[in-house]
Amino acid sequence: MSTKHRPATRAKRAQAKQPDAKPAPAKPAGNVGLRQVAKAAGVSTATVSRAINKPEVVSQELRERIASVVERLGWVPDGAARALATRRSGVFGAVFPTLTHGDFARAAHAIQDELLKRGYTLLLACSEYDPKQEFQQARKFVERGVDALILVGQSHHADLAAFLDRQRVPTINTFAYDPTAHGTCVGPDNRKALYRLTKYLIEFGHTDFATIAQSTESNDRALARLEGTKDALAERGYAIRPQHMLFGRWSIDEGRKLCRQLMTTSPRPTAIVCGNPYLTIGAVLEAQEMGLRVPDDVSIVGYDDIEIMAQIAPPITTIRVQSDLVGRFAVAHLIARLEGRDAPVPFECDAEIVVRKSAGPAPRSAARRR
Amino acid sequence: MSTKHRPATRAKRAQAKQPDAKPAPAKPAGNVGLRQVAKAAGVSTATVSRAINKPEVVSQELRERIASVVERLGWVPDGAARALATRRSGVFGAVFPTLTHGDFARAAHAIQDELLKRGYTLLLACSEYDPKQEFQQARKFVERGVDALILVGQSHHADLAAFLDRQRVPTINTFAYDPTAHGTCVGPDNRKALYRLTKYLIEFGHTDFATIAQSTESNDRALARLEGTKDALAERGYAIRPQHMLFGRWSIDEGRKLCRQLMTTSPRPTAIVCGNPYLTIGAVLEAQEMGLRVPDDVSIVGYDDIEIMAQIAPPITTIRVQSDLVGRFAVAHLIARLEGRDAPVPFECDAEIVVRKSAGPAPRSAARRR
DNA sequence: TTGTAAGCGTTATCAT
DNA sequence: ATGATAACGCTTACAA
Repeated sequence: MSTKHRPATRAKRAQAKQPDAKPAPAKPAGNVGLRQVAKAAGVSTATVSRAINKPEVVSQELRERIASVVERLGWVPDGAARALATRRSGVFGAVFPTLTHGDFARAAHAIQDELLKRGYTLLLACSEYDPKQEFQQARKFVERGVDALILVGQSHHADLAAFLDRQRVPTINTFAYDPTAHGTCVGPDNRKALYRLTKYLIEFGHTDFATIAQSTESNDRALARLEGTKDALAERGYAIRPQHMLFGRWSIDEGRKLCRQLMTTSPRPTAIVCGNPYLTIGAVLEAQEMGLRVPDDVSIVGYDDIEIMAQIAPPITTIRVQSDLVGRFAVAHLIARLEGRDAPVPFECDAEIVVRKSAGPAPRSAARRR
Repeated sequence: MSTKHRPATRAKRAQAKQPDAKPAPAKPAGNVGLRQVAKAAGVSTATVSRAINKPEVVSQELRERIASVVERLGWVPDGAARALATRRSGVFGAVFPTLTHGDFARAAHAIQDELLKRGYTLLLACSEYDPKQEFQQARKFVERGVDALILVGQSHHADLAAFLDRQRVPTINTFAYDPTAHGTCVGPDNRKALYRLTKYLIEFGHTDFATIAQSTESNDRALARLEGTKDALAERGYAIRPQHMLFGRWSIDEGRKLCRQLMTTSPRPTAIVCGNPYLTIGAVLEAQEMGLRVPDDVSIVGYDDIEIMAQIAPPITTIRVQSDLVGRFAVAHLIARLEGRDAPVPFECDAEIVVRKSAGPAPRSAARRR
């Protein structure tokens, strides 16, 4: 018994294969591993490991010998084993609502880029704006051993925060800045952004406002924006008529339909605030197709600045968020946290009004309210 | 000696902590693991493992008991350990040129979705159209232990194929179908697609062609497309004048500039074939700004169908590739391979000409050639 | 159906 | 600076 259980497990395996004979059984392959490299280089596994991870602590001679063996054998370190031993995977997870919206795609790209620079890798998933999916994917990422997690928005599945907390996974919320939760989120202050944009319109003398917002269901950013608009209006004693408060998803076509719907009510709004670039473009195109001049007859503004916004006629006044910066900040912050450094990162990202030609003074005839 | 090395390493650890005393030292935390669950449930670790992975092989009673303990303890299995033991990570890697182009974003989204359904997760990276970066990222993914890899295009870094082969990582090339390499790639036949589109224009009587292609450097898809156009023309004895063969990246603005450049040459082309939707839109907008009518004065066609293509005036004739299908096929194929099944998957994806209004008969005055 | 314990390929802790 | 070897947390023969 005691003999059976005796020493090195490896020795056993080695002796199982008779010296260079036998059909080499079992498993996938006698793949090269750290051990093979060590043997071939005539050093211990520990030294090989060091040569890889802390070259400066290994003598030049061995370092070179090992490097050449690694090269010759084509050894690729095994991430799973390494993760198991270090309790670090070098992988970040990001759960986005979708990838097909320009801002998220840009942010994902930026995050990936930033991670790469620092030797990390990105696991990516899409929640389809569904908190339950978001939770599941975050969970799955934690199982995969992500070192940190990037989410979108402030409001998540009820159990998510507790779960992440319990599992000690550093997390940051993006695309939404809430001063109340400083340090946990990075992005624009959506409410403030639309508050300011709306004021900009108010100063043009508009009083009849409409919104083609993004659906606010499970989308706290959209909600915050809508509230920014309402707040600015309320400050002046204005409000949006119920029939002028419409919601859409993410398509030009929907923007068109909702705009038409809006412009066939009476009284008509003189200013339309849209929730995303596609709704905005749709609204502009449809208004034009209805024979209305933008901005003479109706002002239309959007959210998010994609190239086409500047290129169509008239170029569209909108809000620009540097979503790639949002991503880069998120990464910088998380990595700093992982490394125990303090995160010297701006958390609130600018949401700048890009003034172009789609918004202007309210039409005379509409100034009846005052 | 023999005593020292004797039995279970775990026993040692267990006895190291005196029975429920001492300040519990070291490491991150006495986190819950399989072992804790097993102990709490009064079963062996093997049984817990089975209860998770092959529930049907565990008695109902234990299964339930274990489930409740897992729940209570909030145990999350450790992916690294599992990967190490099974030699499967449950992770796929995808290296795309970029995420900010609609087609790749759609494909990435679809891939992620498809993987999720089957319990896999996606590692994503962007190569910036640089084969060297692509190679590095693929390499990194292999180190991370991906079970399979999704690449874009057929031509990669010289060493990549050999590397992947050596490491036995199932791989598929996407967005390019080459009948020669059937089974290793999935996507549209770019050459054929543009061959057909060009013929469509030829039938309108055009003889003076121009291209605003995507840069073909490290982009075999763009190259194939350009060649499709050339082939169709050559068949009729036509050719593109050097000054009518322009290259751009991915922006409306660049499309505009190149279009203007094209339309100030003499003779002017009567048909412009563009390499991506943004170049196309730019070309159309600029032509219009120059006072040209599309398609009366000049026909303009594009590649890839994004919503705006159908929404501007005139709606643009283009080629539609269902990039989400490309992604789904890729996943289906790889998973089938992993499971040892044969992949019942169509490899060539349709590249359909979406006929709209931006292409029409060649203007009279231009029919001089015949 | 369940338990025992070897093994997955690294890293990290000690010695030396 | 280098080497032995325990440990990382799970799966999987093999045994019972």
